[in-house]
Amino acid sequence: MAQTNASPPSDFIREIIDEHLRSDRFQGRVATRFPPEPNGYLHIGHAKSVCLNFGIAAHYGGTCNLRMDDTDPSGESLEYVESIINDVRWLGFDWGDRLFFASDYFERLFQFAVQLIKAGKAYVCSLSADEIREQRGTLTEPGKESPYRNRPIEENLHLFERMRAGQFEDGAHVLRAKIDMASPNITMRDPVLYRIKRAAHYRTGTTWCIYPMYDFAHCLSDSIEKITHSICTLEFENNRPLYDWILDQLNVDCHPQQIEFARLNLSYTVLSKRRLIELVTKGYVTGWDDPRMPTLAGMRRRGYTPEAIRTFCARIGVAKNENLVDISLLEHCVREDLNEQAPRVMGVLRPLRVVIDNYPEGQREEFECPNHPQNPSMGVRRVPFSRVLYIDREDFQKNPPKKYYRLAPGREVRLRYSYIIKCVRMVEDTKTGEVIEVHCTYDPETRNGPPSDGHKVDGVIHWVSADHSVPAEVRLYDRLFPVADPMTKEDDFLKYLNPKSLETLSSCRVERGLLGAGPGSRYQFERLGYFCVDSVDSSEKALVFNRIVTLRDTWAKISEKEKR
RNA sequence: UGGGGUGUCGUCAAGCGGUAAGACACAGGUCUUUGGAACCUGGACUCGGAGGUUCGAAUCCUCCCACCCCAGCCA
Repeated sequence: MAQTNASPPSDFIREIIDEHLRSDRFQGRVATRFPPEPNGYLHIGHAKSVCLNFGIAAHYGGTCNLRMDDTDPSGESLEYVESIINDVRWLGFDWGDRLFFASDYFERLFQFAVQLIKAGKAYVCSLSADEIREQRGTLTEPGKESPYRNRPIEENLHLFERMRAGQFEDGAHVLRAKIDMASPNITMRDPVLYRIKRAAHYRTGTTWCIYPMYDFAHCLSDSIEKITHSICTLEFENNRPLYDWILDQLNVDCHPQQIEFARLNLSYTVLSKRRLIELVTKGYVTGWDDPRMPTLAGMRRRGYTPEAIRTFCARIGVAKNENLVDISLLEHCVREDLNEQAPRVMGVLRPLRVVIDNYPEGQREEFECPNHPQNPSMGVRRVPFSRVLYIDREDFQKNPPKKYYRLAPGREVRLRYSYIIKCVRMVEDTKTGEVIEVHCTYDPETRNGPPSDGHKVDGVIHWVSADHSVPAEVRLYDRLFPVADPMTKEDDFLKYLNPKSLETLSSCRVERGLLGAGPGSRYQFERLGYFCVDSVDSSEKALVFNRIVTLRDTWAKISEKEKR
């Protein structure tokens, strides 16, 4: 079971469970379940629920089932089932042999429905969908009772069997619970329990043409699996009376407690399956696993670690408040984990040629560089140095602004793990004025320490040897939306898509040692951020890196402030 | 104007009648061959508002206000 180094979580749900344990409500058992509908990929919001459900099971020594809530064949598929299984496992959780499908319960659910009909608690209604809607009433007015409400039990039974047998058109009849059309809770106004739907189910094929609704299937699936705590999101609060009503009428031996918590909202992105599907199908992203997506598949490809996501889920807490969690917390958790795990390496994103004039042509030497300055056990690597190097364009300025202490004409800078160099000349493009090459001299004394006269050189920049580095493509990702809450913009959230959410740099140079880096492996490019070998597009011949997250950039803040 | 929920720092979130945890973000600083990391420091004179109970209230009571959810044969 996955471990998280965060402080032991406690929340109102665990308090409720503690109380149940004290009162022996469930004979000391704790059984939860994570019940996704396989009609889309899991996202970070689901991760919160996964961590909660599996976390609680682990905390109390109970169990957590993985259950596909596949009661509506339209939109569900095996691809989604497989992705969900893969994602939950990747997140670090284990459900043993307890992978279940609501669709496996179809026969039993049907029998429960028959039982309900026999008890006079459900009836076949032959109103159209429109008529049912019209008669449901409004928020302030009660609904009208269906003319079919008092059909004899035998007739209901017969009709329901015929519904199952496929003797009616889609929508001709539905099975409804007989509760209270005047209930102030609209959910209780004779809710539909079964509908006729001639759609092939990805698992049951055409065996069924009637399918149970969520309210009917969910509580009974929970009961069948002997779940004790059925944890769901706030929007199901109104459904709890129905959840309880169905289980009460059927007199089942296991009646779980439904508990609702607030779903996660994350700033600068969207976390609704419908919106994510839209981004995918309309081609705004390359797929469910596009590294910009808040899906687990996307985050995995981007390079986020499961540990970081689990820590994040622990830190955001669980409560009933509507929330919009700042994405910087997620990024913080990712940096925190990667800072410890990721080996350091040097890479130049936008190369600027640097010639060390006083370094002998054809000479080459190697520096031993620690893979992690704070963790010697991660070892060292040898990085070649020569007369011609590349540095990042950002690390040289013709007219340096205040407080800039990188390379500039006449200035000195430390090449990380190497010499101090001084800029003596620059070559500009005669037409554009762009600096295309910088000439420096190096001080051979400074290989392992300060200059002999002891003067300070503040700037440290990263570099690679021109002849001893390898090319790479690097993909820089920015938030998908420039506004904190694109959802408040409702229907036209697509208008707020950040057109610059992906920037591809194709002429980067990285240490040659990276050539053997396996897909998915993560590194810190010193001073830049954390990068991950793309698992889809990278190859031995053509390295492709995804920028997972930048390092905290104090200089960006300073220069931003200076500009103002 | 029915019902169900929720309101504590910019954002999350503890707090459960004894005098406002923590995290992220932010702002200062120390240190530093990553302007990284680490480490220090600062911040709610107050808990949606107003009354009330109490020696004492974010916690209990009353009223008010704001926001979210519900009128799919989706989940």
